[in-house]
Amino acid sequence: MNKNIREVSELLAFTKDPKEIRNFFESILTLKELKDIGSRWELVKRLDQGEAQRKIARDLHLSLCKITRGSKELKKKNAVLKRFMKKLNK
Amino acid sequence: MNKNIREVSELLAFTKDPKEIRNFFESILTLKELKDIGSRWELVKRLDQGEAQRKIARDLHLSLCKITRGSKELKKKNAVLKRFMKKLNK
DNA sequence: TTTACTGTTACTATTGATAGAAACACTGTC
DNA sequence: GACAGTGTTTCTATCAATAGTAACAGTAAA
Repeated sequence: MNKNIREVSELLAFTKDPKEIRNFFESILTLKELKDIGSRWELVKRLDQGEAQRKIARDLHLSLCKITRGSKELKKKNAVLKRFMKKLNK
Repeated sequence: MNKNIREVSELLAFTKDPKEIRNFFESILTLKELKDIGSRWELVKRLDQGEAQRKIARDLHLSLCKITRGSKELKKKNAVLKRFMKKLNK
């Protein structure tokens, strides 16, 4: 249900404490999801820095198919991921 | 990597626009994950309202094993999920 | 006690996700 | 041309997640 994702997004937008958000993720996500999402975030950061896909694959134990997905997201103009990484570097 | 989840949590804590957060989720999560997380959120809400597990299972097409997981999370004292649902009802 | 609801746990067959490899196209360098 | 490095796509065997079912324990009411 898309409505639920919207609801969660709103709740998170109201939450200013990072720890509270992390706790929420650890409650609502499975261990595998936490791991997957973590490595996917690492993936887009490395792609953004221009690291070679095959090196990333080795480092993060990801297959190339997965990596292509991340690189496609990054190529979209005004992608929210780029904005987030910009925030990160400040 | 746990560091990445912390990083994402911090970025989300700085983000006040719910739409921006939803866009982020739709970029970083797979369709399956979006669906799963949505129905899991729906699950904990229904559990919190005292709905019978078997009814939820039928409605959301979840197996009972999954539901027990959600109910365990809810039983934890000071669970962040309860706080989030409290926010929701305001 | 019997019946009919609960929640929880365990089992299994099946489905879906994915790593790893291979192949292809492209680019630049020697 | 030959070679070495890119990214991308496809295929398949393997592994993990899960629905569905059944079984068990507890509770409450008839």
